[in-house]
Amino acid sequence: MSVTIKDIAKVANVSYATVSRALSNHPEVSDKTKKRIQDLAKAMGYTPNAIARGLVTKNTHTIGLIIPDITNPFFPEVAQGIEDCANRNGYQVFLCNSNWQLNKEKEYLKALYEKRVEGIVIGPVSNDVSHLLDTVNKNVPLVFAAYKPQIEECNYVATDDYKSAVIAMEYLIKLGHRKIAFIGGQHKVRLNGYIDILQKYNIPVMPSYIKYGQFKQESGYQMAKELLIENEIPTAILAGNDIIALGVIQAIEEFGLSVPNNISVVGFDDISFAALDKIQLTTVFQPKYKIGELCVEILLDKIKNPDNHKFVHKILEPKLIIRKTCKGISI
Amino acid sequence: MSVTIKDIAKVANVSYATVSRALSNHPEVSDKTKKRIQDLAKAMGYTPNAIARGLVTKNTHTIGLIIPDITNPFFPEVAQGIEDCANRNGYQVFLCNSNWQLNKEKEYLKALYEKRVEGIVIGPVSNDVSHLLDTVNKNVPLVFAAYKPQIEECNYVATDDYKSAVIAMEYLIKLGHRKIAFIGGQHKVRLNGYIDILQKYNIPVMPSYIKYGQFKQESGYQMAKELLIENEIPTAILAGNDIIALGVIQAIEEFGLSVPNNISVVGFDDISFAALDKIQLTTVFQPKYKIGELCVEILLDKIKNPDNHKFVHKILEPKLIIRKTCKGISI
DNA sequence: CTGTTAGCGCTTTCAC
DNA sequence: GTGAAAGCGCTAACAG
Repeated sequence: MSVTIKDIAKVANVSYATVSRALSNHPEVSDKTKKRIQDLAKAMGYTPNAIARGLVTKNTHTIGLIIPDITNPFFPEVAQGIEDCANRNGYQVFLCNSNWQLNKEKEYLKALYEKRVEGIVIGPVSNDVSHLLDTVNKNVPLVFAAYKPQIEECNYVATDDYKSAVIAMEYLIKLGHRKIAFIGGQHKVRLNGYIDILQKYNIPVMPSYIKYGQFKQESGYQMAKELLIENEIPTAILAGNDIIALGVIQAIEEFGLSVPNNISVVGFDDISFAALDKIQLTTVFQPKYKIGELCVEILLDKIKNPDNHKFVHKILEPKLIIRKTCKGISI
Repeated sequence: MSVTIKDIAKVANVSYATVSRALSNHPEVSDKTKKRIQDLAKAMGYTPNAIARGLVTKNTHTIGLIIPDITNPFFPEVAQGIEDCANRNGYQVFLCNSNWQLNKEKEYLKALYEKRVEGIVIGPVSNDVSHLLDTVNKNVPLVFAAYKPQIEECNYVATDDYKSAVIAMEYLIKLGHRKIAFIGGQHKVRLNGYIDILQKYNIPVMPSYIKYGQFKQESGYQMAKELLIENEIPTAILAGNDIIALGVIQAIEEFGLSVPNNISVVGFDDISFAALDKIQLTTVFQPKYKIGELCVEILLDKIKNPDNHKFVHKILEPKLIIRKTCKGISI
């Protein structure tokens, strides 16, 4: 089918080992033949077969990335950091989208193993990460991105989610809010911050003010709608992330109320759209691109030093970005 | 390193050919040994090596996808359609982000060839697609996504961009606009629609009302700013896509004008954020997910019938989505 | 400097 | 029903 090293060897009248060496620019081959072979290869339209090469060298120069939602701008930004850093180091990334489905996550993980990627970075779908951890047995390093698992026997790079929630809550409290609801997604770390701050200020934690769905705009919209119908209207809503917040705002306005006049809203992540003039979402920033870069750095280090089994934990600082979806209220 | 078929053979005391057959569920192997081998494989933590398999079978069950901007929600939606359709058919997709850089596009293309993907779908960076076309020689089918190249000797799935522009322009004209500016990105098909409609209605085409930059929010913002400073204020702006439109709106409001009261704006694509209450961007819809699906269908067909060299062209219908960034004006 | 050869892990005839 | 052996395209000793 496609032209191989042997085809070139035949035409050039040399052994195919020589061709191999010439093409990979080995020092121990005369410049003359080197040039001749390389020109010939180009002329014949030769494309090296990474499959065959990978089989013998055992390195594919590929890392796998599994993210749960490609349509949430948060993850593309992380992915961008991952890709850039990987590329800089001669690696390619295999980007997979688990779409918040556990079975897809598992399938992709398996496929990545089978393709012999040299490392994996993953934004997990759920807190059930057991299937991700026996990666250790497979000898391919794995690092969690923007997520801190309950178990410490793994690598992760995450923003301090608890602290993020605390910052956001302290801000709302400082603004005078007491009736604060929480609308979250799959992961629940931020909820702890919410609860703790409520308790710190002796505000009763009302289960009916806590809703859990998905990290989706539509989900935020639905939950906010339910929340508004079923309860006394809160003065503030802490949303699990920015796209949930966007859905929440949508629901609030459809309900005939306004943000921030009737209800303040704060999100998490600081996706690019949050900064839009029309949106001006107050949110807690996560260093998305940086998270991606760090994940790859850790991975590359682990690939280079396979015997170093020390786990790497990186916790990055969140930052409150005050825009226009929150308002102070008089008590 | 990792356990191979031979390791299993040794333990099971059979030839490794038998193991291979048992694992791939061949009919010509006794159910008893089949079960025994399969259990053993699982127990030993065997993961098939897709690299080795690919080398002999010549199929990697992988297709490559190169998109120019992962942070523009348009492309993730296309990617989603591609991924879903590929997955349904037992294919995995290798997603690459060229970041609007031609050299990155070339590099990725090369890497995909080397990895022996069975097909490629690409949203090209520029109108220079020559390097993409000799894919024919490489025997790996390629289809353009959401882009119609000048050359017809290729496969593509695209929305009728010219028509999209015409629809948008007719709408603006109908609203009474005559002073309409255009702010575009890398590709220029939509510009033709803009110009043609202007001429149809005997409106002079003013070069200073036409700006070209990138398909980026920031670019839309900058160009709109320049446009507003340098010219008589237009009553409407046709933006090259939705994220440009978002940047344009930003600039208009910073300039002290309002959308749609002073200036109407229409975009293209209908990204999810365009529908947000706060945004309500009038735009021309493209069937993003559908485009992705169709690309894969074409690809799979070409993979299955490698001798069919007929080129497939699919042009999908755009649709005007009227929201709130346009206003009728009295002439 | 170049050629010969083994072998990566697997599938697939061809025998038995 | 199972084994032996060839070979996918390439790299990497080992010779010469």
